[in-house]
Amino acid sequence: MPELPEVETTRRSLQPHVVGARIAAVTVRERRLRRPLDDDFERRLFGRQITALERRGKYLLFRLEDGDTLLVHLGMSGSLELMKAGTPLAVHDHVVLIFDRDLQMVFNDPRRFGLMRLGHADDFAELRNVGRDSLSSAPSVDEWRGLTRGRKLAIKNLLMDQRVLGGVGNIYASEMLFLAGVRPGRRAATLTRAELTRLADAMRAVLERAVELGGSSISDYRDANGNAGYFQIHHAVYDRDGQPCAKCTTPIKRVVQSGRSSFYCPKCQR
DNA sequence: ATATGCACCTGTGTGC
DNA sequence: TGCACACAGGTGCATA
Repeated sequence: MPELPEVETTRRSLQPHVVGARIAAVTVRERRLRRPLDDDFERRLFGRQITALERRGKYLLFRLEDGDTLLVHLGMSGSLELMKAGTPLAVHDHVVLIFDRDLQMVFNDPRRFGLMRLGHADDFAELRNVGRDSLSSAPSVDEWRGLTRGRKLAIKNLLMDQRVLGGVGNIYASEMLFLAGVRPGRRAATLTRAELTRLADAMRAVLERAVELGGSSISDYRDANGNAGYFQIHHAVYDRDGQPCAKCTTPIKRVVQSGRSSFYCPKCQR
């Protein structure tokens, strides 16, 4: 479910409550996530204080006082929610951290594609596959030339390749390509300098606006305090196939690309 | 090296 | 109502 704007919204809503908090209890109800939770997960977290909360692409990093890190990925359907300690748990609430301040943080994930993992500092195999952050260090036009040179894959697939760019997923890839006027199926190497310029601008505009609006709440995404995001109201193409393009009224098309839905305006995007 | 297809899960919506 | 099927914000591995 969550892409960069949703993960960043979760981070911002958690940060003031969890940084400085000490973990007073850990409850695990389901260890089978994307990979099984380590046997010593609870023991290693117990009693530790959170010193910072960072984000890289779609990953959250809870820094602990002694140099360890709790790495969290929300997968397709994961969420982190804060609530009063002792609040009864719901279905798919898999992991609960109770803090020293009448507060608990619950990891809920129906599909269990999410990840929770303890390790030292940034020493995670998962992070080695995450490239530059698409919000805080988006590529310049010249860098885009290098990233696309010789690449035969579709530009949308390149945008979603986390090794190239951390944070862009299926919704925001379609949205930024609409804003840039580029079809999702265009081979990356064929984009002109003008198109790459528009794409670089569109990436910043879409991601910044989405974060301002708290991400996209399509079915049930909420931030850590239970608040919905509002960027879905501004989706120009995502999940709007058949509806008129806001710019030219041509019906939006849906195509399947590498097994994922892509949405675009056949007239505005070339 | 590069690109694609599928598996991993549960829930929801649609059509018969 | 029941059932089958398609599809959903992601990633990793196997295969050409």
